[in-house]
Amino acid sequence: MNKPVTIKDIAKKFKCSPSTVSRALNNHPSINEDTRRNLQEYAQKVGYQRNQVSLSLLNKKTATIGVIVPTINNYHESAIIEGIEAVLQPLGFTLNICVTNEQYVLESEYVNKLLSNRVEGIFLSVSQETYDSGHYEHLEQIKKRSIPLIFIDREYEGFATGSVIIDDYHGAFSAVEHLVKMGRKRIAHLKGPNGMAVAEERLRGYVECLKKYDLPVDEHLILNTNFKVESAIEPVTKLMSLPELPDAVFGVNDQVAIGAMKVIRDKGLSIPGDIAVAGFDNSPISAYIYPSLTSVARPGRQIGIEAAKIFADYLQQSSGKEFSTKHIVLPSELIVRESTMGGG
Amino acid sequence: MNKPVTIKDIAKKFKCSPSTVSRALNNHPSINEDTRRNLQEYAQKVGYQRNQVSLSLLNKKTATIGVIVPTINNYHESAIIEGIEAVLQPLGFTLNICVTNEQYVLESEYVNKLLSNRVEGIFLSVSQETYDSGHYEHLEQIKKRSIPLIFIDREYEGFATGSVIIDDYHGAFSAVEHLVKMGRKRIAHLKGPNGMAVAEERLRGYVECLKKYDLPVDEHLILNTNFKVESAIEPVTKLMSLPELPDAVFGVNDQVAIGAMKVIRDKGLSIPGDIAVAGFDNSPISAYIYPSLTSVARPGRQIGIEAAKIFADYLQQSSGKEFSTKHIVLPSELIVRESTMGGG
DNA sequence: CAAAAAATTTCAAACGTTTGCGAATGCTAT
DNA sequence: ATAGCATTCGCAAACGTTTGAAATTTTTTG
Repeated sequence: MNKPVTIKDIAKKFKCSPSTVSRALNNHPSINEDTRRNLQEYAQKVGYQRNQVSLSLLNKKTATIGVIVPTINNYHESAIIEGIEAVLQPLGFTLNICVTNEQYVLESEYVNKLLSNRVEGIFLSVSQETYDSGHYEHLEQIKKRSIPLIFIDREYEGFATGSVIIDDYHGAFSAVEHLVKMGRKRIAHLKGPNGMAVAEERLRGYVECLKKYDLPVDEHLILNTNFKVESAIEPVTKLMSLPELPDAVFGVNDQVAIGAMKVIRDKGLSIPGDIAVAGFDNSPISAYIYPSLTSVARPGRQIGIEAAKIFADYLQQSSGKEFSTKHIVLPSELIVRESTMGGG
Repeated sequence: MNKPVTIKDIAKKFKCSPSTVSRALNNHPSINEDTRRNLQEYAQKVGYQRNQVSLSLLNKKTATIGVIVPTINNYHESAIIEGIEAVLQPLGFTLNICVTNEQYVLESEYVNKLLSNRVEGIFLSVSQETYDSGHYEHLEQIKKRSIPLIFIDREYEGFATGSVIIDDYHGAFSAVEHLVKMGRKRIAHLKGPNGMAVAEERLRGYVECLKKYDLPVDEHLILNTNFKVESAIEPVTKLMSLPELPDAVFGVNDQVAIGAMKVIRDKGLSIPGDIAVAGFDNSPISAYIYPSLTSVARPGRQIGIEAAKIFADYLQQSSGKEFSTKHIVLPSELIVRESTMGGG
């Protein structure tokens, strides 16, 4: 690694002080026009790049924000990150992205590392294990330092800070209601992991909708998955061997819905003829697979944008105020496609 | 933002010097057992967190590496990032992820920012616009500073540095060869953007395979896409209106293959009965859609791992050596599924 | 008890940059 | 000639931490 050229190096070369060089490069008015031009030209020539690290130390500002997510391996998460980038990149911020893989220890370690790196804000989508463990000391650390913390997608409700989530409850409700209105009476649900807010909310939407239409809530029709396509295979296979088959399946996301579709087809049943299927996420391919998948649209990019805006607004006022505890709930919209069309 | 407690603060409290505090917290042997314990307990109590920024300045090491990718919005890219994380996170490195959205200006800006932030290495997947423009000054900057640069997935061939890519040529070749052996004679190709190495290599594999089997290379059967599922719709629609239909379609990735499948189905044609379809990426859902999609597996995570290993090895030796120019080409493997099975 | 040895602590410099304040220089007006 | 002013530049401190060497204190030894 070649030593980067510093302001001191330039100063030595020109037999002037570092202050002069610094001022010249920053177009400070009290610098002679000639010396300014000379210094700037030389700096350009030798490829001088200001050392942001030293500046960060001096100004106590790093222009860096941390983003902690359970995974980036699917459309929704990466859309969120893109949204954050879209807002914060023009403001000069750099994103420090950490993937917890749903592990509490990693989440905790990352929080420490980010605080140690003096990030100016943290966007966090709480990991599965953290929900399970109920440990939130790492979040207290963030609060203690009063660094802006914004929950994205998955929040910890006992914590007063900003958050941007979507309306999982109504999204799920509308999907199930649609199935009911299409004449479905035995609607199964492939739910997400226990304790996770998004999963629980969707389950609640499912249950409440069934109740509203006086349909029984059958425990045998509610099965666990972990959001991944593979995790749907075994539970749906079990579902398909019940004495009385369901006539619809509502998946906690598109992945498990697609997994369900495969099992159903392999059983020789038709979609939506025998069994209707609906998902959640409206991932790009959902419109293109066969049959195209009815799904609840989840504006990932918008989540990222709104979250970043909360942060940007906070910076703007910068009057030493407390950080916002604004909760934004974005609407989710049902997109009806072939997989649920036509009578049951 | 609360001022973080510093070593000086602690020193003042204990009426000792900062050096003592520093040594105590780092378990330096020449510190009295009692004072060490006291200081550590106090530091713990007040939530002291060492300021990495100042350390970075002092040691000229940031333990940060930059990752510049055109997009993170699909399975392959995010798999690469996960691979890099998997290797570098345990080594204490932080990832600085930048999304160029295929734009040259952003790529260039990001390089500058990363250099300014004194990252210790840069992983780069060259953007589309950069290929088009042929501008590589920003890469020269990296070289000048002799910061390890590793191309992932998309390389700039005129540049002597490490790279990890997959064998796009043979991957495409094997997919087309498979189609030929299944009796297909008019095989269309949905290619990627011009000038992009991965796209060109796959096109080359397609062309060379046709030549090997004495099949004509028909310009009308080679159509442009931009990797996205939507971008396949119009070209394939055009394809379906040719006087003589193709009997197979090979997509530059799974997305466009899935787009093609939709158009073909909408035309009332069967897959693979009338037209076989193959893709590239082996994305997770390819096994679960209907019909399941034949695809060339592309080990994204492995790319990330190998790239990170090149970097880690370089650190290891650290003998001021030149950075590796090792080129790793990972094999790609054809996964045959329903969409190409059975005679044409 | 004095001197030597060991243990513990402090000093000072360094990393690269910015910035308020004072100093030096040149110029103008009296 | 000289006071006054404007222009241009340098000094020194600061950000938080580490570390070799020096200084101090404590312990050991003869």
